Amino acid sequence: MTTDQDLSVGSALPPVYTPGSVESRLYEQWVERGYFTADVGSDRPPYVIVLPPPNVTGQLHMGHALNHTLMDVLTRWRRMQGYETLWLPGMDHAGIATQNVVERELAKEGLSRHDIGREAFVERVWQWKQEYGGRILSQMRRLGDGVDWSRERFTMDDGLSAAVLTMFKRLFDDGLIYRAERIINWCPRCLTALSDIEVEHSDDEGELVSISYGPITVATTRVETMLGDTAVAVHPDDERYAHLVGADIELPLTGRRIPIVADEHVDPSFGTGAVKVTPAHDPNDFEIGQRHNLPAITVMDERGVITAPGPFEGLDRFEARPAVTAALRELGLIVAEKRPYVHAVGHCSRCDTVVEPRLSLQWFVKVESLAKAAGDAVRDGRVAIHPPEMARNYFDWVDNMHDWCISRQLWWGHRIPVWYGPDGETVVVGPDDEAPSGDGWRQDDDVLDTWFSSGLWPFSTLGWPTDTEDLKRFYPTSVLLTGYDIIFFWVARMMMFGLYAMTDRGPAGSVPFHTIALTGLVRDERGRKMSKSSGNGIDPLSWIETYGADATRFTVARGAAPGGDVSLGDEWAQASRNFVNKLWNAARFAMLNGADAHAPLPDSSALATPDRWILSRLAFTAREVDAHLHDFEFAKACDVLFHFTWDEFCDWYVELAKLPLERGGAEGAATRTVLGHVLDALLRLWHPVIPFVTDELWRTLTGGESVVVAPWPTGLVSGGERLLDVETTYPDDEKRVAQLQAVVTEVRRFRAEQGLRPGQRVPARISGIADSSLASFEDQIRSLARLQEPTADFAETAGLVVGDIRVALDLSGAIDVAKERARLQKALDVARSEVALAEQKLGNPQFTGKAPQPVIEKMRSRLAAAQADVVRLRGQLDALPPR
RNA sequence: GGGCGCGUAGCUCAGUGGAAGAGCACCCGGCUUACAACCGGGGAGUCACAGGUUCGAACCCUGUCGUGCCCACCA
Repeated sequence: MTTDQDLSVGSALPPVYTPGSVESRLYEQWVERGYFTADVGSDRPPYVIVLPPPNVTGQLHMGHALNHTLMDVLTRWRRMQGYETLWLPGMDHAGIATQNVVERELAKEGLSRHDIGREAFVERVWQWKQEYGGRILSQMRRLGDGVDWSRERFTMDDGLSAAVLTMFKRLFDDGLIYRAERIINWCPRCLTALSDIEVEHSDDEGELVSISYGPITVATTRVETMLGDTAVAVHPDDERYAHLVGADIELPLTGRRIPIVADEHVDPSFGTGAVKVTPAHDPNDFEIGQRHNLPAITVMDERGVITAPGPFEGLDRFEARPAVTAALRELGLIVAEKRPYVHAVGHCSRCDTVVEPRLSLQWFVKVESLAKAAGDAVRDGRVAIHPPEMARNYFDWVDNMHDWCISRQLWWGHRIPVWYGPDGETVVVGPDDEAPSGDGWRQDDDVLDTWFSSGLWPFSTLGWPTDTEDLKRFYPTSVLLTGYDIIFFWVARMMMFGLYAMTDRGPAGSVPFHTIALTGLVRDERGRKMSKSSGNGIDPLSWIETYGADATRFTVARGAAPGGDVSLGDEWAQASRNFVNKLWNAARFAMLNGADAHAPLPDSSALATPDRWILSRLAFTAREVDAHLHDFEFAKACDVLFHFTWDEFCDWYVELAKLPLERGGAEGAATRTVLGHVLDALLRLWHPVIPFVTDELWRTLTGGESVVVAPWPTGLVSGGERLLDVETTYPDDEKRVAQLQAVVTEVRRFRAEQGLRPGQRVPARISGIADSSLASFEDQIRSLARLQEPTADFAETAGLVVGDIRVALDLSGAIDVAKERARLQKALDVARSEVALAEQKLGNPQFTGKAPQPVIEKMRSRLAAAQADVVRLRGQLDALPPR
């Protein structure tokens, strides 16, 4: 009954898989059927991942493709295992980035944001978001992201804005938010404060200039700041200058007199050992100024233009630098010629402008207690970091964190909820409070750092501060998966905020996630960091177009070791595409031959050796895949599946199946059933990585609803049939098949070397198959090695021996004796040196005395095998016709 | 300046104490009715270098060289 019906199932599949015709149809179906919508009322254990919200301005790049694929693998895997799975998507409003985009648009119309005013500008940004924002969301659909679209959030939507206000007020009331005049990192182009991590340091070439301040000489790379000097500092123990401490000297070009002070901060061994002190323009100097009660004189405005009265007023900082130097030189005060000096210079991470330290009034989060809690949660194991080595980076940062400057002089973002009254009152307005009104009241102009709202993401997206059902059920989240480059920006902030906001959940329940899984960066085929600026970026969308979403996903997942960087090139994607097609065709073969996934699997005693072998290998593979996914070893999970699929299932099992399928009967029926069951399980195992092709095939094979909601073959947590017997393996059958493989390979090798056409059937006599359970073993060898039954006039011209099995071949004509002799001789040499090595080892009392027993056993059998090889090869050589 | 990591086949990387591996690329032969996006066969490496520990080292230790990344308020 293999039957037209069965044939029609397989013949519905074309010989080449075309992703384009499958992907969008399936994705829409998955969403419509609600597979990705989490049920807050189910009694399954929860498995939750919040998507690191991409910027609203963003487009899907390879880094997203990598992380999204891995998150999708995890959530699909867990869903199949029986977890109530929630993967929550959303976007970040991305303060500076988005504001810049809209400002550029305005600029095309010849306008600046100041021309249209704050309200109109913010309105513009919302419009922009409406029209162009979130392109990445449709791109995520293309990739196959199984996110819960019904729970999509945006950091600026009403709920999340209320969360921001609540958090701000709570921190403020607890004294953890304060406003102060401090030196902060200032971008003179973006015209806003930046937090420490928004500053990127690079080694830039500058000039170190030594200036004589009368009795004492100082050195600086930022000459123009001397206009704001209010002291010179030396080390208290520096004898060279002890007599000068307390003295007043004249500051050149200004006519001001400034003191010489002693301060521990100064390194006497650097330069002249004397430091000019500019409290308004340098963080160290600011602190020295605090300690010595020095005035802070601001000499530059927010654009980096000199404001100090005098000849330099109005000059840009970089024009002022040579100008001031020239003026000093004219006075003969440049004592040492300026010399090139490479030093670290801070740049704005957004626009690369050189950051200017600037004294200004800003809002800060007092991080000490928050950071300590964030560190402790990892230290005491409530939150695990994968890979563990990365934890060190995390500790280094949270343990040495400075207070976090959270105010930004932007318009796009959460406006700081603080109102100032006419008499200097300060009122913080929570989400449910009335804002003060009346004359003289006005709200703070600044907005909050984007990372303030993203720090709330794991709970604000679930409804916090309202204690919603979602929040109760899905917090803490299970895994946070993101690139290691974002630990400080985001991960540490979520830790601090989560632990603080959710304290009432107790120590274990307050963490934002149980596990942090860090991924690497995406690199090109030569290991260089993939980026727009180096022009080596690969657009994942173009891969999806060319090779399909599955191939794209497999390519990135296959490269993903925990925390390891991923190298990608087109050849990788091509290979993946080829693999997907291979799987497609293996399934097509099975279906064309009536593979049956429904019939009960026959009792193992009724199965043939190849059947038991493939079931054994499948069970092993499934266990490995499970274990690797547990460890976030995506590359290894892909690898074992890949090898099982191609090397074992396709190259051997499918080939071995052809014979019984052809013969039909009970033998054929059993094979069809095993084929169906193995393929079924294989498609399920592959589904998390390559969801589209597996669903298409699985539905055709089983007639089931969708593999998305099919049970995982192993490790189920609740419900569903256990598909795979992972406990039972068949070691004897594994040995037998290994033997068969060795024989077949040896015959093929011989044939290739002798230049026989692959199609040519060679008469062969096979002997030495001892095992009676392998009734068809001989036929299988003949089938796979393209041999035929011995003819009546069979005359052996070559004999191959593998283990106990001997294959005599009649090439009905001379074989290339010289070639064969050379080959045998070479093999004999190898075997002899093998024997020598093993004998030497075993003859060494040190070895036999100290090496563990299994190693010695292994060496013994190695020796025995090599000795047997020598005997056999000598026999074969002797049997060759004389020259 | 501090910290972390890496150097294994032409390329990208597994392997972390007991016979050097995979994918891609390469060479030879094939349209063997699932798949030429395929099949069969093959070559390929002083495991960066130098010492040390060990019966035994790609693996552990020390040093050197090369290379990548992160952190950093020495003017």
